[in-house]
Amino acid sequence: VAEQDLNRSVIAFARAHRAAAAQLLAEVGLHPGQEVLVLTLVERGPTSVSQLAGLLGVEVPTVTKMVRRVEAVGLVERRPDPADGRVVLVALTPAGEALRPELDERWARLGDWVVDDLSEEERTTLRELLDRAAGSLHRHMGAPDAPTC
Amino acid sequence: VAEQDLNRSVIAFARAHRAAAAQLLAEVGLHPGQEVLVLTLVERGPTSVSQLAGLLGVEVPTVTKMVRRVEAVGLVERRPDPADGRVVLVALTPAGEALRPELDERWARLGDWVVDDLSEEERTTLRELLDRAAGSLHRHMGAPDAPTC
DNA sequence: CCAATATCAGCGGGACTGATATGC
DNA sequence: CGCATATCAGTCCCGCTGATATTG
Repeated sequence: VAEQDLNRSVIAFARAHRAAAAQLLAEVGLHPGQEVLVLTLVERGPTSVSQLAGLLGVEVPTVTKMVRRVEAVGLVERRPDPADGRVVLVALTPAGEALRPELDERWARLGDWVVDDLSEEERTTLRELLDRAAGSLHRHMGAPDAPTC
Repeated sequence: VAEQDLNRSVIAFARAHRAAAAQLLAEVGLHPGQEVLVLTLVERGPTSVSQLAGLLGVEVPTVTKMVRRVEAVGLVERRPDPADGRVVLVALTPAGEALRPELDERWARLGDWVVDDLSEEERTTLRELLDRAAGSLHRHMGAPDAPTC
């Protein structure tokens, strides 16, 4: 096609990013996908399952499963919300907190890998274009789910 | 960090792209990931498993599995390479060929969704940046740390 | 014998839908 | 009561590593 198959570039890039994340995170015992959960908890503190689903952009049962796995590794824990017996708050354990510096370092390294070849200006542009493209994708799907983090 | 967490943008974008692909491809009975296989076969004709692995950027066993699933739907078939008894050629079936127009249309639509908000120039830039970022990611994998073994 | 090509087996995820319990 | 919150169960899928065959 005229655009030289942008989709392929997207897919290749996404796969490379995930593979790189997997490699970096394996050193701290996490699998790709789980780090976002931990980082979200770092930023926001104890958070309910349904809120996490919104923040991560996945369905509630997906979060339940993900939490169970990370819980099995001992990085997060569940606790009932004192204010509402229905909700379960997911929170970092001390071990999860302790992992934070390691995790931050690797997260930053991953970001560096992405932009390694790019100028300052290009880095800004990349981020902007990614966000706008994600936005337009969301618009075209049925999901009007874009909480302002 | 100064970059306002580029990684999250990448992940959100990748997830949105994949979800959009899933939605579009569901209408033709394919799951995301499989369309690339079919499209590759459209472009290159019968291709060996290991070549496909290289083209798709995944490992050989992954291709084997993927082919088996798409084969079960009747879109591709395996046949032995007359020139080399070790290799298995994967080829489109007539049903796979017949799917082509539908698939092309949806593939193009997905691309349109991505760049919907972008100017001509930005579209080119996006593709270029994605490819360069993927390249630098690939470079950084493979030799991350000084091997302690 | 050695190397390349596939496949199989098994693991750890992602993500969804469709039931339930339980609390508001 | 109806509604929200979570979990469970089951079903696809991706992608990897580590064993085998089988062939060149």
